[in-house]
Amino acid sequence: MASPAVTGVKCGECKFQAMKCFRKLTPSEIAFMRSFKVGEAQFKRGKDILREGEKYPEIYSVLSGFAIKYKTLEDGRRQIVNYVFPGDLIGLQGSLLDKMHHGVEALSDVLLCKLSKKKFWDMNRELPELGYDVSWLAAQENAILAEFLLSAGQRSASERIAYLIQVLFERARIAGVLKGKTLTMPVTQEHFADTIGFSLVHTNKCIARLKRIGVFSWKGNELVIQDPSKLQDITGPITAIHTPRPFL
Amino acid sequence: MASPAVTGVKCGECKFQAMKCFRKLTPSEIAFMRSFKVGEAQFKRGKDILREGEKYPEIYSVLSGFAIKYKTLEDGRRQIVNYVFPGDLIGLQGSLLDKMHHGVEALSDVLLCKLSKKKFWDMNRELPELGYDVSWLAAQENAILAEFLLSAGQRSASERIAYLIQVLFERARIAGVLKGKTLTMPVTQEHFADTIGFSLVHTNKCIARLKRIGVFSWKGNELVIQDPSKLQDITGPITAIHTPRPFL
DNA sequence: CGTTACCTTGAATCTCCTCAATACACGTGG
DNA sequence: CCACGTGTATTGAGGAGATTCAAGGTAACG
Repeated sequence: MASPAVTGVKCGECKFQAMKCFRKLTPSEIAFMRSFKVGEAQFKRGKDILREGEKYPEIYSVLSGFAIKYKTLEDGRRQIVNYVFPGDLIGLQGSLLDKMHHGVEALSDVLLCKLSKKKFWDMNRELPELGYDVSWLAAQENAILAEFLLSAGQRSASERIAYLIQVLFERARIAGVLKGKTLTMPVTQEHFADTIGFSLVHTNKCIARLKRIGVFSWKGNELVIQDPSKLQDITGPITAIHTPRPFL
Repeated sequence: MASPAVTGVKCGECKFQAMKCFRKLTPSEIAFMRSFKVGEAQFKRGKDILREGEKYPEIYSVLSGFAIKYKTLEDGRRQIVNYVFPGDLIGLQGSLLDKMHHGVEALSDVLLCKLSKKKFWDMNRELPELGYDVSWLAAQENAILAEFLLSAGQRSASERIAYLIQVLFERARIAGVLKGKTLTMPVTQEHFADTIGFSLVHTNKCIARLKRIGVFSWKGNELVIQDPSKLQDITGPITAIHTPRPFL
């Protein structure tokens, strides 16, 4: 499933460092990041990158591709708890707590940067700023999870769909994977259903209605927001996504 | 609303340090904590301790009392995103991100320990272990939020109630506020409704059914689990709550 | 050209919501 | 002491919204 280094790019040269959505690192931080990286890995679409309940010897940074974080009940019901975009860190929870409490599944083919868990422990001591960044990332994820929970608990099906569309576009924009007004992302309506907490059939009917009234279009893997103001009328603004963010 | 110091207890002598659910602090960490504390504050039941969208000059640790973290939509719909027990830290998000993304409301009268936000910034540098603890706390909250989200997205009303009961008891047990099998906590059925994401009326009917079949009892502020195994049959085990936890 | 994955639609059923009315405990002021 | 308001719990009825089951359609792929 995993394979050896693929890009071999060193951390100071990593394309993410050039992107304005990340905070700039100091030379010593870049040096640390370079020793932090222990290799690369890739996963095919549909494969589990991390499994619920397991421990891993590394933390991973997503170089390219999309993934979902999910939790399941014994009987198979699945809840998607977040989406993973290029530049995101995964597996942090497994380093801080006892194990992973959610799984991570590749939505597309995914290329990962492997980061040493051992080095991770030294980080707070050697570079407190990076240690702070870890807390920042966790707090950011917190804000999104709470907003997802607000959505799941209080909004109707159409509102949840409108909200999800907004989040995906905003995250994609920040990650630099939004081409003009088009988001190309291999999500299915089943993913939507598992995110908003409704059945596939009902999700389909609500999506159809939103498409019909011209809020957004969705053909194949291509999503386009047709009427941003109509979308905001349904959902209200989203506020949980922040930038600039730490590099990691 | 807030008032001057009430207990005046110094941090090395704080009762929480003696509790087994917290990790032990080193002498230098206790010294830091002592300089970290800048006073106390108390809030009456029903008052907002922290307001959604605002910034605060301090972080707070709960010495006694209960509270809820919540988010609201423009039209007033409210989602409780977590419960706050004695020993918990609140306002961390406001220090790490731009502002508070949820409100915190006192469920009972609450006594707080005020911690300097300025000192907080130095923490990673001076005592990396405490910096790590902050990340741990954020990761722990993440795990709970994700489990709440799983519940809200996938479980039926009765399952969500059973889950919530389990979480409240487990949190109370760890916080040391569970007296025998009885949890004394000023929650209403409306709080339950706002947590699980169903209407008050429907929540009431499902609670009534669970009480009738002998799963738990609820009179006034006193909750008792009558049949733990029946409860687990409905929900499955919960896994997101960890101990020992960092002191903070 | 058949298989697979995903999207779409209709019908019957059930869960959950809203509205509305009642009941009870509590504290407050007359 | 009682009358009253307030906050919380309870119950019934009718309707909206969501679920399940089932069938069919389309596009991509070997």
